[in-house]
Amino acid sequence: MESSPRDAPDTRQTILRVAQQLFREQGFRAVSTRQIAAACQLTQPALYRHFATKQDLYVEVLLDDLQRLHAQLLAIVAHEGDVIQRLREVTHILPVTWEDASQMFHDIAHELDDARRDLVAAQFAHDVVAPIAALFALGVSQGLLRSVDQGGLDATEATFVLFRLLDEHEPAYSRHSSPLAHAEQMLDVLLHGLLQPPQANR
Amino acid sequence: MESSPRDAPDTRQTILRVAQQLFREQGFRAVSTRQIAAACQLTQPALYRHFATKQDLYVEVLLDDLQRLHAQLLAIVAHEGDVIQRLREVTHILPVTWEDASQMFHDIAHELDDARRDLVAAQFAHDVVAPIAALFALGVSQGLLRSVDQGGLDATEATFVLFRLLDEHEPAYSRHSSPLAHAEQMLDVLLHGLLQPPQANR
DNA sequence: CCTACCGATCGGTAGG
DNA sequence: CCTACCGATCGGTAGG
Repeated sequence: MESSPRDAPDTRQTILRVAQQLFREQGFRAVSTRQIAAACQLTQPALYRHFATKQDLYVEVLLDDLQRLHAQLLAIVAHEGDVIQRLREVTHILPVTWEDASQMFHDIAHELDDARRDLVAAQFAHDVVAPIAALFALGVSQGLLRSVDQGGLDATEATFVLFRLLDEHEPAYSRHSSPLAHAEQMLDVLLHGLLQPPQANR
Repeated sequence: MESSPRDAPDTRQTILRVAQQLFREQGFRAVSTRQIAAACQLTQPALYRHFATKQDLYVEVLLDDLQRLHAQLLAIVAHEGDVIQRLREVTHILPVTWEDASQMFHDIAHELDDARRDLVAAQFAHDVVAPIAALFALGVSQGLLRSVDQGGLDATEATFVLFRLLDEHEPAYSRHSSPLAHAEQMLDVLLHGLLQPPQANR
């Protein structure tokens, strides 16, 4: 029962997972390095054996999220069939990883220095924006969605609009039945709009 | 040219305006009381002659914004005529006061204690949400907008969706031509949706 | 409205 | 991986 050379290889993984949960719940600034260490049953300086700075730990947490999301999104995009149905699957996936996306965006923009922010933004564009935008572009090419000329949105712009719609902002202001029902409703609004259709025969 | 009894009645107003601008640009936490004081050419403890705590100063800043917005919104709602046109005017007004609404919502939710957050939330509901929701409700009653039964949104829900759409989140991710053009585009999406209309005869 | 200062907390380091 | 500790910054107070 001796400690093998690879006995504590996952101290780093433990820190990563614990920090992931804490940052997700409370945001970058509100979580102190001492808090992370305590939750890992470590002293605070021990963290710095595995991560050079708090920002670096946060970046690794974000990149890990992005990588997972990327894999899920690629699987959805690869499905054969209805573009609308696949967009619906996307709206089911996103809020699971980002229960408070607005907080995460805030932190990336305000708590990371330029270099790290650029790195995360580039990875975000590649891992998350690109696959979803590809779905919107496919919808346009199939004639399902309006093109820019027809009053629609650019595929990338549409992706960002979807993010904004799915963002629950702060629960203090609005109440939703279930996250999944909310996601469905937001996608419906994005697709159909609020205007009454020109004629009412259905 | 002697200092009258009412010579420095606006020290408080100066602090309020300066803090308003700084909080708007950088958020609650990033602006220190020393920074506010310096911008007012005061020492930091002097602030506490006018505001009991930093949170109280922030609350007064927010309430001042809400009061102004309320007056502008009431004027728009009182206009005779097209509901859609009035909604468009609303989208032009909101981003002027809230250049980074997501930051403000974040601060209200995470930097204020329960009592102050509830106070601001209640005032927000009364000053901003209610007038805009009234416009959406009017649109539904005029048959312009879908009712909830017809797949539309509740008026209050629609108001929050409009907020989310107007929110530019972080400029690091998307780029817009002009704020006003962006607001127009977001309202168009909210009204018409992205789906191709059933028949293409125009 | 100032000077001087407090207690707390933070990210990060030294040295072992 | 620990103990001990640093320098900085913060909101807020004492006392005049």
